[in-house]
Amino acid sequence: MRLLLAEDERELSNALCAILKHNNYSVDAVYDGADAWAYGRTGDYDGIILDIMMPKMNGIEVLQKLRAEGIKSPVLILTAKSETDDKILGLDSGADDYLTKPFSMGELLARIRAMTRRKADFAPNLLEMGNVTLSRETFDLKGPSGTVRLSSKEFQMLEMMMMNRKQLISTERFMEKIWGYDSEAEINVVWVYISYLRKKLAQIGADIEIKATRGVGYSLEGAES
Amino acid sequence: MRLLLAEDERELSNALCAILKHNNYSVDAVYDGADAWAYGRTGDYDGIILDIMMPKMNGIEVLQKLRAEGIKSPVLILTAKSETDDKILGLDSGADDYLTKPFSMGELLARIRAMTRRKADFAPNLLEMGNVTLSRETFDLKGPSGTVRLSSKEFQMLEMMMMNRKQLISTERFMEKIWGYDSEAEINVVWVYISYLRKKLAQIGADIEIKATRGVGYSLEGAES
DNA sequence: TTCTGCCTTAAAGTTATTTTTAAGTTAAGC
DNA sequence: GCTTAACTTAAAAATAACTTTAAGGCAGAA
Repeated sequence: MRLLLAEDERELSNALCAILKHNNYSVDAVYDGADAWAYGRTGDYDGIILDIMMPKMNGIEVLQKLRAEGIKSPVLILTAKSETDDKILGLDSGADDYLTKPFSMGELLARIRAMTRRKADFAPNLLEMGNVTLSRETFDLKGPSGTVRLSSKEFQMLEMMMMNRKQLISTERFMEKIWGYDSEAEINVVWVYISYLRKKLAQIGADIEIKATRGVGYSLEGAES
Repeated sequence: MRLLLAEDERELSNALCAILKHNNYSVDAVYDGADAWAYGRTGDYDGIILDIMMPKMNGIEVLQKLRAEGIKSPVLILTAKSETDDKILGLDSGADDYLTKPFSMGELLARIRAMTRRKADFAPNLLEMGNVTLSRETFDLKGPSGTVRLSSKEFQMLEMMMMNRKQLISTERFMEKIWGYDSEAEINVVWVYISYLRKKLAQIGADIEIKATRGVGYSLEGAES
């Protein structure tokens, strides 16, 4: 699940960022409105958290530009107590929810879950392919000869492949979607995880396999379905 | 995928150029605004990367002239930290994205991919001719008696021919488009790949073939369609 | 604290792709 | 018909891409 966090107070941003990552989100943090717009318009996010008061361009403006561009990512607006009128403006501009500072971390997480749920509802929470199933709730990967639990990163990689059956997904795209644009990680973490997943798929007796196409990417192949 | 890189710092330019080529782009490098304008106005590029501070003419000016001329190639602006106000100006002038120096190579590549994606969406992702199909998603070449997966270079060559049906494409044009202007490779790699493709086309039972016209080039011929 | 599991890097091994080499074959011009 | 340049193809050589194992770091759980 990819989130964009646009908040100019560094300290708050860092704290939020850390906690969100702990909760299995991939977070890109930006610190002004112009960056929020530039990142948000890629349409790559499952949720966008926008502070209203920001340098360069304020949150409402960013939101309006995003909606004008046709970006449908759900948006949660953060407002200070004194700017409560902006809430209304924000909701009118196409925000999905708002939160007044100061807020509790628990509340923010709950709102984010609620906001992204609608989208998630469309997706089944049990992915199937061939003779294996992958649960979005428990991260359990089940096959004819057993069940293993995937780690967060393993899950995200396999989920991406199961949702894009037989399509090639490049190493770079995995990095973008799971690790985030500006990750420091070396490209070969992806290779390592592919290796882990293959081992686990073999372990549970899966009839599908991860195929590499050199210089292009990976895809799930095998059983028809 | 053809890119124009306009950046006056030689060292940075060379580094970027090398990495971009590494990622399967054909890159033309120019080192001042006047050249950027001269090359860019041909409209031949799938993406243009413009530094703002350049001799002769600055990036914003180049961008404005290109847009005024009706050139629609997506443009990514590079700015130094101190010129952040130019971001806004750039976006207003019709840039599709911007990036602040210093930036990570991964981020640049991601932005370029996002920027050129929209254009790619217009292209069908299944090319057909005669009794064969070529998938842009999986690089699979399918015919009546089987399916084979093409390598990156094989794919690019066949894609070019399928998009320019029955037109002759010269060896030099293949080299330019796929290997890039200043490739070190000998001209006969093209011949070798033509040979590979013929073998694969035969293998899947294709009713189309690659025909050579001496001194001129190659073209796909066979079934009407 | 110690233990455990996850994430990441490093490094050595393996394999496919890319490029070059080289030994034919074919067509065009004389 | 002879010559030459253009192409074809097979196979060797070079390179880059991927695979896997191992090991260190770090955070949360016990």
